[in-house]
Amino acid sequence: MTAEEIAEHAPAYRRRKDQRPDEILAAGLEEFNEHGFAGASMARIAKRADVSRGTLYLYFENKEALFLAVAENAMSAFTRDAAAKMDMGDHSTEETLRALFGQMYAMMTSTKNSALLRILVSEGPNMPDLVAQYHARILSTGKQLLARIIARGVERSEVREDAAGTVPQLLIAPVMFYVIHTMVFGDLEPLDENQFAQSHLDMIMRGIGQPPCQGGPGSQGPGQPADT
Amino acid sequence: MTAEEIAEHAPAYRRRKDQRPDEILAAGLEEFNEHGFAGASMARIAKRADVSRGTLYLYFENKEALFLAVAENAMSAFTRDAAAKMDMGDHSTEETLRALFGQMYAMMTSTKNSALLRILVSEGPNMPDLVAQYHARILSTGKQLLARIIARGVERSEVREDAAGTVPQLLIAPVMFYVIHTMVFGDLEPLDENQFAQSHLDMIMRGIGQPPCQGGPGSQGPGQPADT
DNA sequence: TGCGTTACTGACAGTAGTGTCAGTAATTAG
DNA sequence: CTAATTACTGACACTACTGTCAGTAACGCA
Repeated sequence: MTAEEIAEHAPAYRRRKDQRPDEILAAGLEEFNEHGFAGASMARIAKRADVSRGTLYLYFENKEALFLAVAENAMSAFTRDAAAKMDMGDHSTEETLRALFGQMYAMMTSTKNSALLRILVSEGPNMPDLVAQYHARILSTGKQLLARIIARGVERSEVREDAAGTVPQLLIAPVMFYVIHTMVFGDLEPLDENQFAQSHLDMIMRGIGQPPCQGGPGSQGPGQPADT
Repeated sequence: MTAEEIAEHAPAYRRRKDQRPDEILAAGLEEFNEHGFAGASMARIAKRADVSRGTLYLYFENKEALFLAVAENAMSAFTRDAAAKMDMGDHSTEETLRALFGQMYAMMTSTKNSALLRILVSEGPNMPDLVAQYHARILSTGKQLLARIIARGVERSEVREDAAGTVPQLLIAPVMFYVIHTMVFGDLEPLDENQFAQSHLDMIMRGIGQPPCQGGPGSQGPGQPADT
């Protein structure tokens, strides 16, 4: 069978109207993540999505519309995933935070979400409404969640009363640090995710928890960190 | 005196061979900060530096060379400033850290240094040698400094012994968070620098310091944070 | 199998921006 | 004041990319 005969039976392309948008969005996220908005090339996005340049314009009006759709898609994926997992049952504050931070590290480690963060840092100055969206839908939601956990911890006397004055962002700062560090310096100096997360939780719990000797009934401070 | 007569006596431009490079670098930093490498326009940089487009190419070979010079310049300014201030005299660990963090917040708040950070996040994937430079000259220096402070604190029993196992990056994570948050969300939700820094220090000292009741002689934990 | 619909392609025009260079004018020296 | 030097300018050629659209071929349906 010659190459031409094969070519005759294998169509040059498939019509896949409903898969295209998602594939293009995924390709766009990669491209925008690596090159930023201005540096991204529609030709490369098309190649990544395995379509021709023209096809992009069938599904998105222009480069900016595609970019905004990429960001919107990433944000809604984030909130969907997050909402699915945050049940915050009747566990101790430490367990709740451990679970929460575990989720955060896991989520932010996914390339999709770290790409979203990079895009925000890079394009923020030129896309104020995108920044506002992210702030409203992700940051302030997270901040409220943290505030609720702390308040509940105070009620249960698992958390020092004056911890309510702590800036809640301080609790998740290490997560952002970890993501950015990994994104930028991951090749040069990879951080051990588990060790970092464990240190993070220990520090937080010492920072907001009851002092180990005078306070709560059971035991509050995390004691010695897990060995190694 | 007509406009033409004025024009005749006021030259259209001045020859300022030795000021140009710095002015162009400053203009470039602004531009790259706002638009990233690809999005930056040599025309706008020229306008910002108050020269013609052609002049840029008298002092820098091309856009990439200018970009690298901008980054190099920002990095060496950073290390110069930092080196000048870090004396770490014979103060307590807490005082040393307070001074250190104070410097860090002050330095990173300057647009020049936050711009450097943004550039690194944005262009990192395409400029691995720049990333390596920053890592070697700034990050690992800072990390070593922190490690030394902690080690000294342990010697003086101002710091828990097992704190040596703490990932040192954890201590400065809030600084990076603060910078990025301010850069991206500063308009929407400004953070109070002093309050944030104070909370940061308190959390760190509780995290690595001796427990307040059983441990050190004088007093170690920062006690209650300053009111409000 | 043949026909109509439409998802898809790739060549094209238009544009924005880089890097060049011959010329101009500010400055210095004589 | 004149001449020589050179910092500086702005028009030009070139490139790379965006967005368009007429045509093509894959697929559903008879």
